Amino acid sequence: MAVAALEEEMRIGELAARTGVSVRALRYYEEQSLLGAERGPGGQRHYPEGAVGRVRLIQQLYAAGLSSRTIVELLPCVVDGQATPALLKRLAAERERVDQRIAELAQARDRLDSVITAATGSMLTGASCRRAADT
Amino acid sequence: MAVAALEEEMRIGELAARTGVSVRALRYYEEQSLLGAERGPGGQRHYPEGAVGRVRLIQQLYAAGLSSRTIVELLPCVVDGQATPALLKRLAAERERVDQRIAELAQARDRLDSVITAATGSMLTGASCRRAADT
DNA sequence: CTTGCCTCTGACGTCAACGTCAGGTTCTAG
DNA sequence: CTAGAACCTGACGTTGACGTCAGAGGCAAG
Repeated sequence: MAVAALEEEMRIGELAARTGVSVRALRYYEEQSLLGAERGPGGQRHYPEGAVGRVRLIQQLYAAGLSSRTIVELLPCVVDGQATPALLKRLAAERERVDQRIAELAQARDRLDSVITAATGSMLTGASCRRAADT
Repeated sequence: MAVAALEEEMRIGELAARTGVSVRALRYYEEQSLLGAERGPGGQRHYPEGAVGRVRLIQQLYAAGLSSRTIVELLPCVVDGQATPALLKRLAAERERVDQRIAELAQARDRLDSVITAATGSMLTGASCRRAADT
């Protein structure tokens, strides 16, 4: 087994282990041009240390609900700071989308809360309470 | 054309129009047992006024990231207030999930913000700024 | 009665982000 | 040198919430 902690490069399995995403996902990222990789003489992928952060970033953007197509458009901007006004608009738009989504979720959560409260109450009283809140 | 505003019932097209979801989606909801419908003599679906709120509720739960299978399990509880302890646990768990998702999104949004800030700065200075923040 | 819109039931298509399997190659420990 | 782990490239499968199309029937207006 090779020493990994001090190495500069790693193969796909280690990157997967260190990021928590599957090997398949990493290859998919490459296919989508989200993540580059150098190839050894045997055709195997080699990643630098920085790939770990890159993958985490990708994951975060996915978590933000961005599609891979969107991410691939915005990544150069994010990584290199090379932002055109158009890209900045896009970024701001995505940010807005995320904010709206958060608001949506918060509303849904509140709805769940009221449902839980109502249901808990009905259980305690043994009553069959009808609708509690609308919209 | 029939007067609709004062009618008690409506057909699928009107329900779709009033809720903003597609006719196909409404039929899908019925298929998933999320939304009942009475049938006229010609086999057409007729919905009461309350269906509007019901559909909105379903939409909110979808927006909360719940699957239709989950929703169909929880809907009796939500609508009728008939909650078993098991259902309450399920509701609470879903609420937790939503909260976690919100936190995730907030983090992603902050990340986007920092990216935007950095990119804007680099544009203003004309510099090629490298990575600004990690994780 | 007919025209035209609305509705019906299947049933296949879609899209994203991978999972999974097959068949072959490369690397590494012993 | 050799076994076995890790890796490679296709390529098909999966899942959820619908979209879309085809062919047939229902409903109100003129």
